Amino acid sequence: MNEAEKVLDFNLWQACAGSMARIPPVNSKVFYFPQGHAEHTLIDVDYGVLPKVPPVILCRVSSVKFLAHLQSDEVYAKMKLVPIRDEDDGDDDLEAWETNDSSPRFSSLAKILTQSDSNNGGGFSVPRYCAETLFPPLDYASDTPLQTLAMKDIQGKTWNFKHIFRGSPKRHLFTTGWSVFVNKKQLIGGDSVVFMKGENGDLSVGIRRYQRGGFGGPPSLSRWKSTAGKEGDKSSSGDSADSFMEAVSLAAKGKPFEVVYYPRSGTPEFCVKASSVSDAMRIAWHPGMRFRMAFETEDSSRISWSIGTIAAVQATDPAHWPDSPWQCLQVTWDEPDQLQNVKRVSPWLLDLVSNMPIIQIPQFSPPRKKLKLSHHPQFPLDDQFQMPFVQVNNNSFGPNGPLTCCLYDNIPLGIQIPSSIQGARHPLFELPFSGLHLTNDLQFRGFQPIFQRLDLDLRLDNSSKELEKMADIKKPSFKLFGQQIYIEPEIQTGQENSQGCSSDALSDVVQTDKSDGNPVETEKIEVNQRSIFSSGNVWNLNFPPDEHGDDTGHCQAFLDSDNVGKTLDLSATRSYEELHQRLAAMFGLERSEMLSRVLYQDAMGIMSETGNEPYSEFMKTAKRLTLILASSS
Amino acid sequence: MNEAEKVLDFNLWQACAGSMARIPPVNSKVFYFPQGHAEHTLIDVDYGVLPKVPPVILCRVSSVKFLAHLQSDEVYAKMKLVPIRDEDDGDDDLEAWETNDSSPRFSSLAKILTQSDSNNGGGFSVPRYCAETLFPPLDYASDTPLQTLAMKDIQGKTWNFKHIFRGSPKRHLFTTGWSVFVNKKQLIGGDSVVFMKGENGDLSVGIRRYQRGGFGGPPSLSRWKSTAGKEGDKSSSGDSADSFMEAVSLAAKGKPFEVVYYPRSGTPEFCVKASSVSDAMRIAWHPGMRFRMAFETEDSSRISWSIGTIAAVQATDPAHWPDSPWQCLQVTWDEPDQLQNVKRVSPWLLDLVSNMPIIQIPQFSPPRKKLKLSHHPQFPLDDQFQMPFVQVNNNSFGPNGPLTCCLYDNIPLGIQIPSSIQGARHPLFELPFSGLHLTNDLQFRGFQPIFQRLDLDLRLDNSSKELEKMADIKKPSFKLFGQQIYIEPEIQTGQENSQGCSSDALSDVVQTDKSDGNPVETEKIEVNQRSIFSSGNVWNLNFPPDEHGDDTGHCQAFLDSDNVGKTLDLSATRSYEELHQRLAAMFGLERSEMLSRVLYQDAMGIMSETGNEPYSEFMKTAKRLTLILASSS
DNA sequence: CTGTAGGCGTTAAGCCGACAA
DNA sequence: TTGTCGGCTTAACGCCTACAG
Repeated sequence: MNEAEKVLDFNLWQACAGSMARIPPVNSKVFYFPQGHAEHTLIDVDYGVLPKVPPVILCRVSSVKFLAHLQSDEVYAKMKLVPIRDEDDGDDDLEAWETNDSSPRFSSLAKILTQSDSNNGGGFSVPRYCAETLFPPLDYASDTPLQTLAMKDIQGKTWNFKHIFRGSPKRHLFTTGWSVFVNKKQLIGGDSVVFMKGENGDLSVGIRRYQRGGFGGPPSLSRWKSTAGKEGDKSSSGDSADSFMEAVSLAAKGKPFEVVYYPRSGTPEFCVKASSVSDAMRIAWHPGMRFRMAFETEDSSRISWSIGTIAAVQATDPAHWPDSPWQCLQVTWDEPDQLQNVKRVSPWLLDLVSNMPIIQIPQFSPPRKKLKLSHHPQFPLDDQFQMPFVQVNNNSFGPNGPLTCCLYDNIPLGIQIPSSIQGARHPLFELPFSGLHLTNDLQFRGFQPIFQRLDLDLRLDNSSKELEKMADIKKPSFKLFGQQIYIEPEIQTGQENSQGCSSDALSDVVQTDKSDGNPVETEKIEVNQRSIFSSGNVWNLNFPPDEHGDDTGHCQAFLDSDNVGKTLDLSATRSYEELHQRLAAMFGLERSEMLSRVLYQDAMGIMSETGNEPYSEFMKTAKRLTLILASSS
Repeated sequence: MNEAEKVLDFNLWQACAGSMARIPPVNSKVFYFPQGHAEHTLIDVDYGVLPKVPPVILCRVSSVKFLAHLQSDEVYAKMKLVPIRDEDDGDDDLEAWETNDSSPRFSSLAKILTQSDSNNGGGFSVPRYCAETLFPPLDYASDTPLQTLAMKDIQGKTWNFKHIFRGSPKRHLFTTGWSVFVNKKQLIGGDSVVFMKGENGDLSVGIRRYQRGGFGGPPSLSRWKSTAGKEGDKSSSGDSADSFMEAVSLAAKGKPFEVVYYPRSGTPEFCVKASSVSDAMRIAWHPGMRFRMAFETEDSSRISWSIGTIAAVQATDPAHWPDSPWQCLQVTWDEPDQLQNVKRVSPWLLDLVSNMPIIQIPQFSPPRKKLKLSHHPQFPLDDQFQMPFVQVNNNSFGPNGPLTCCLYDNIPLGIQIPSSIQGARHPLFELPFSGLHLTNDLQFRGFQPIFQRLDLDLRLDNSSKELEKMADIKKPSFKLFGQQIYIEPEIQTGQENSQGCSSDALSDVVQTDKSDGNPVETEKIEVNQRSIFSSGNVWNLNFPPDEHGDDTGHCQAFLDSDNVGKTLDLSATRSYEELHQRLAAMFGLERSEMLSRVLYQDAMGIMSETGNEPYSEFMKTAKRLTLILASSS
């Protein structure tokens, strides 16, 4: 795999990789996570020989190759990364990300192979839509419409399939040629084929191997390494271990290194767009937060979103990677069927759901006296944390209300959560996946202490086991601490939600703190916190007046019927024109659609229409944008 | 291939590797040749990044694993080598070599697959001998004798073959089970199967892939790496390149390193028993020398010997590996059909043939004034070399005489070859492949200047191209420099030849120096040397009286009807008993056979019988031993 | 003794519509 | 609309003998 690295047709590569795959463009900045790299390679890291290396390393991508495994056709990307210092930035080539994101998807269709497709008979049932949209038209006048389709696989090899339309009822079938393809590619039921029509009409065929472990499982490559031989699995992991060690060793020295990523491995990307990580780490992640996360549907045909709740924030492997944000969020999912075995995620994969209350973490302040934490003396914090205020929408137990409830969480903590929720230095909610300009005040060294603080807040949380048990309990209700809790998984998304955000009746607030019922175990100064957060439109109420903050201009942008916002730095834009341009890129819209209407709210929640005042004024005032699409206006 | 390195049944491994494969035993000393390693890996070495490394590195073998390629079953050995200094010797474990050499070969038989065996019909014609000696006896009373044979391949997988004896004429056949084996192993006509019966009677089956390039060609592994993919060749060579670079880099630093050797690759071993190399490098290799070399017959069934003549002595790749003895000998073969494309060999692969004259190279003497050699100023030699004396057996042109002629060679040289042929410090003929005690005075640093001197003598020889052309010319005669030369390829070997070695009529000596006929081109002080060496028994005549040398006790031992000698250090042996033991080991004989008769000659050629004088006296006197076998005495 | 050709029976590959989810 | 089933056709596989080198 060294020299013969012929860069492949990117479109087919992307079609095989799936729409979730986001390979960073050349010259972009990414954070490299050695821990994620190790997980991806499925090796047991020998920490005895692993050089000391930080858990995240800011890098610039110096080259990307889109490749496919010679034996299995499995797609992967090989990236060269150059560690850089914060100062050594130079603007991230955001355009590249944007175009990468919104690159014209060539028409491609995938089908999961059935037993009949892959086992015997040598035939393949072509989905009608596939035959009619991708393949050249058949002569339906004929008794048995017939054609031979030639398509190239990702290695460039051509395969011929006899395509016939017959039977009663009539259907599209591949006959001759199909079984040789299945045999040569060693396809089994559950694997997918991807047909793609290129710009010039040429057809391609790609394959996606069935992922046994599901999301989070091992790459199906293991199916491959062991062909004909017996115990080849380890051989590949040996090589991977070597390349991993090499990468980390070089990264530790600040030298350029190379990584390989199989987008269909099921393990999350370990080279993540730097701004996504930065943005995500500006958020004070906290148990109880509600979020949504994108994932690929089982048939890989589209992206779906799953709603979940943060159960705990804790470094995955504190022994080896203390303070690593990598998959630091333990989560539970509203729908336990999906993502069942995804217990932990990384913050930058999540979108916070807007209709929920705010939990504010107080501003970092210099230590006054040392906190007695025997095993974590490196965190000299003794702020007096108090219980956060807690809100519950009073109709959260109703069957179809617009609210979602979730619960929390006793935090055995030598700390009280403060009631002062004002004066947070950073915006409280910064949403990832935005194509934002990097704010240089929040690079790695910047957010590290923030994260450490969060870590301190939450790593002592012992309730996560309870929460995991909880996740196994079926809807619609379960008991926790003897109290029956109902979960309503549906979230109402709709125009009334976003459009009426300033005028809807405010959610009622119900104090459900249970500390009055259960005596607090004061010996450990333990705070038994259990909260039910409502999803009412409390956003406006608690919007922090941060005109005096150093990040004036940061703003949440919401798209019409969506309740997920993206963060926007208005000070990085100098005119309404530029703003429209950026918003169009962020939401993948035509710029002309921007012209329709952009509403905004100020810190008090008062809504205005854009364009009525100078941009400079608007920039300071606007705290929340809502894009009303032309079609819905 | 990293962890799952299950060490395999050595006997089957050896059976697959063939009898030529000589893997050094653990703890033995070898010379490692990076150049040979590179050739073996079939890569183009990037000399830009290759660290500076000597062409030969003395190492101790710290581990050996006998392995088989998981996909192809191709056998290979993985060796860990530790570079050592000359001083750091400690005796080579010669016993290990001996036992390795003379390890009891388990009964194994190979057959090259015919088209019928491998293509259609799914049957296999079992050679009768194979069926009768290896397989359990059939019930020949039955109408159709039948049995099912289970045998394990080198990976340990069991294969069943229905063995039937039928047809008219009756023959042994494999029917059921054979075609699945052929298909799974992807055998084609020309490949071989090896059947082996172990000590306990268990059967094994191994395979040897057909070697397209023949001797010196690429390993058939390439057939394997490219399955399912398209251009996998390079991928494997990429890996090889990496492992080669890693090995050389470590070796250059004197650190332990690892090499992989495929004995059936067709490329010569690049980890060679140290004493073989040392012994070979004590010989003043010179054009015109006659030798024999062992090679495997085309069907790999046995070892054959091919006779050849040294055409030139010249480093293979002076630019990158100056002074490397690796394949420094350009050779021509008496029988052009065999080993056609073997143009170069390494000295340690050759056995000098005894019945030929001696060309002596003068002793190295300190430089008196610098030689003007613009491109090789590092060789400060200006000895006045004179033309060597040249002998020709006068009946060398006859059709059936016991002599072989060969020719030489104009040496464009600013040097004359000296006539003084006495006083060479080292024995003139030391033959490799002997199981001798290592003489520590001739380690790498020792023989390096010797080789440089040879290199100087001969690297300026421009006639090699002529000689290569010559090799293409068919027998029985050809022209060179306008003179018709006849070649008689047959060498008579037989009892009369060896037994009568001391009493045969001495060969006539004919001076064929042509310098009198052709004016020497004095501007370049070019010596136009053409010599025809006879193969008469001149050995005795020219035997060097080296009692005054520092290597008293070195002796040539000849086996009865063989005209190839092995070198023996009599001083390493303390009694006739020990001598017999060593001789038995050297020639692979029973010790009882030694008792029959061992004759010896002293420096004057006078022959005596052993045992008539004290061993200490014999040790000093004997210069040539002849073993008369019991059967022929 | 053994390689190849060709006969012939058996197996399984591969194409088909019927049927039903 | 499309997955699976069973029937049917046909090509490949595989066992065999005859013959010849």
